[in-house]
Amino acid sequence: MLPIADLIKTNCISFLKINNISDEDIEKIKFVVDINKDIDKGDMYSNFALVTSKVFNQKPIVIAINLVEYLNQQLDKNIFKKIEAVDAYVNFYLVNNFEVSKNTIIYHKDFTGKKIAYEYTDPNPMKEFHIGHLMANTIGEAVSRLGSIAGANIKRYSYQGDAGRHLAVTMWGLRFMETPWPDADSISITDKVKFLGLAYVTGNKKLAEAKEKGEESDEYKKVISEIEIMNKKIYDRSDEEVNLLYDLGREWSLQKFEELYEILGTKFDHYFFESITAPLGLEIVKENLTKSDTIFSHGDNDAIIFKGEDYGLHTRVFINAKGIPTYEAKEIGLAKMKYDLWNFDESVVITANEQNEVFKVTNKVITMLMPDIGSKMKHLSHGMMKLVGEKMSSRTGKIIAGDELVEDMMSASYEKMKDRDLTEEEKKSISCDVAVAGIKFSILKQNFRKDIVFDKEKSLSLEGDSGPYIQYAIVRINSIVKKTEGLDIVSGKDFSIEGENLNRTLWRYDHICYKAVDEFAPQYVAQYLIDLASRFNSFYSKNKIIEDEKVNKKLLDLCLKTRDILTQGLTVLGIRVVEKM
RNA sequence: GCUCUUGUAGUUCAAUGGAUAGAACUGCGGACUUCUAAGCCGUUAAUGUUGGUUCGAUUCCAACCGAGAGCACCA
Repeated sequence: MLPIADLIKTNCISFLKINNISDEDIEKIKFVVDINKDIDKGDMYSNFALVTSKVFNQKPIVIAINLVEYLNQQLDKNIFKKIEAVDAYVNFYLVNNFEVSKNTIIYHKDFTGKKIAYEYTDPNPMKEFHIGHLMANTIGEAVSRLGSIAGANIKRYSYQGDAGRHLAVTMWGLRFMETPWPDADSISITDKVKFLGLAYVTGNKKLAEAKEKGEESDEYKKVISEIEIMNKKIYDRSDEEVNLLYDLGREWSLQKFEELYEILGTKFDHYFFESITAPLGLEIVKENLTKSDTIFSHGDNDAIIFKGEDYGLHTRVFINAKGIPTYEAKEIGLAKMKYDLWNFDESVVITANEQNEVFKVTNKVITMLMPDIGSKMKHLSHGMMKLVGEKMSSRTGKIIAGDELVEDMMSASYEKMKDRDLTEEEKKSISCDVAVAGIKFSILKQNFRKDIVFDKEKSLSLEGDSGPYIQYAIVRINSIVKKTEGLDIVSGKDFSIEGENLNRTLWRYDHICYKAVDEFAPQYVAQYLIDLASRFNSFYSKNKIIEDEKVNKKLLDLCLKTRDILTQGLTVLGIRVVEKM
């Protein structure tokens, strides 16, 4: 709770006490002190009177009027300009001489001083980095930055699946490719990675075709067997030719990911790989198996399973019939490795919600095997990225590649800037940052727990509630500031209504950030920034900061404060600010 | 079939146990000899259905209808 809301709450509770309300009743009362959505009704409001109507046995409006009288005596007039009772609500108007701090830190008890590890993005080498990964990366970056402004000591990790059956499918799929293995120097990394993605899709297609003939058909059995053999070859590195192609393909993919992280503005502290977590996970599971009170058991085909049903969860395979550890066993290894690397106080893993059930199982198992690690694991899941109603699937190739989307957005942005007086280099760099802002903001402006329907055409328009809209407000301020250089500064007249509202909106930033931190909800910050930028644009259209070659100091200060908050806000969301556009 | 998530303007999203359910896009209509029009101003339009709890439900609960995800050797 932030100072002002806290101050109001404390005084409301004093009001209850002097009215002889019992401590038990006070305990039960849950009233709200929050920002007023409608700025015309004040800066903050409380529903105190509505909630306490019963214990006072009075009409809410009577309580509200009494409370206002009391608060007017108690609260500092230098902070509270006006307190009034309207329709049983109590509204607070603040003096609003708010000073912008350069780097807002919101101290939050769940974060301050804690070591928090964030794992997100998790693309798999030899498969395309698609907009689902973009979504996870965007959310993870914003959530980790929220942790950082809340006072936590944070690390960023990505876990990349360089072992497992998906790779076997890619490697097996190679034999059906019509184009040759693209290891010529003339071929770009992008095209090389695209080739691998296509091999994966081709492999899956062949697998699906075989499956259509029936799971008992000879063809399906043959295909499954071939893929399993390939999986084993990759796992134990027993085939030189496979090793060669695999190592090269893995390298290309990682290189491509690195390029994307640079564009997106993520810097990971460490990468974990399945090829390393797999043997460790296998070892931990096998060791537990030797114990008399082992939590694992033998399933069909001698697979090693965890019977989740005993705990209201799914039963899942940890080691498959061929003795290869699955995703589940690898998660155990990963948890141990993470903890050994950096003794975190909390480990947050961000994935799509299709993995919710698996994480319930693996977190349960980790807690049983390593209680002090398991109790610190938190799974944060986001909705799926859908393409206008359809599920995206990298298996079938029904995806939008991350880099292609960024490129398309860049062209759209570049097109808008083509007549500006900027160098070619500037245009390129700006259009890239604007493109990323557009993509990231469209993800962050909504509740990430729900699915996001992605409409590429609409996203390319770069208009309305968007990242570029906010960047544009900053650019306009930069432009004004530049024009003020060398001009006389005069103390101007009072704010117009637009200026007043803009000024009153600035103060809300800290409060919004606190809520965003508290609820892992970057969308609060995103929505706020739209509100702030929109108020700035209204202000801008009705007020002249520079008039007759003279700069109105009051208005210029307001612009500078607005720019600071917009910049801080975008930074928290992991979106870059541009100087010009 | 079982489990979980979800249903708000034509579309994509907000919000909330309580003040007139907010935006954006689209449509229609404006302003501008103006510091960047990726902008500003106005306008039409929505809580799936039926019950329940409550002083008050779009929000909580139940059922139904619709959508999505998961449910043993993929991740």
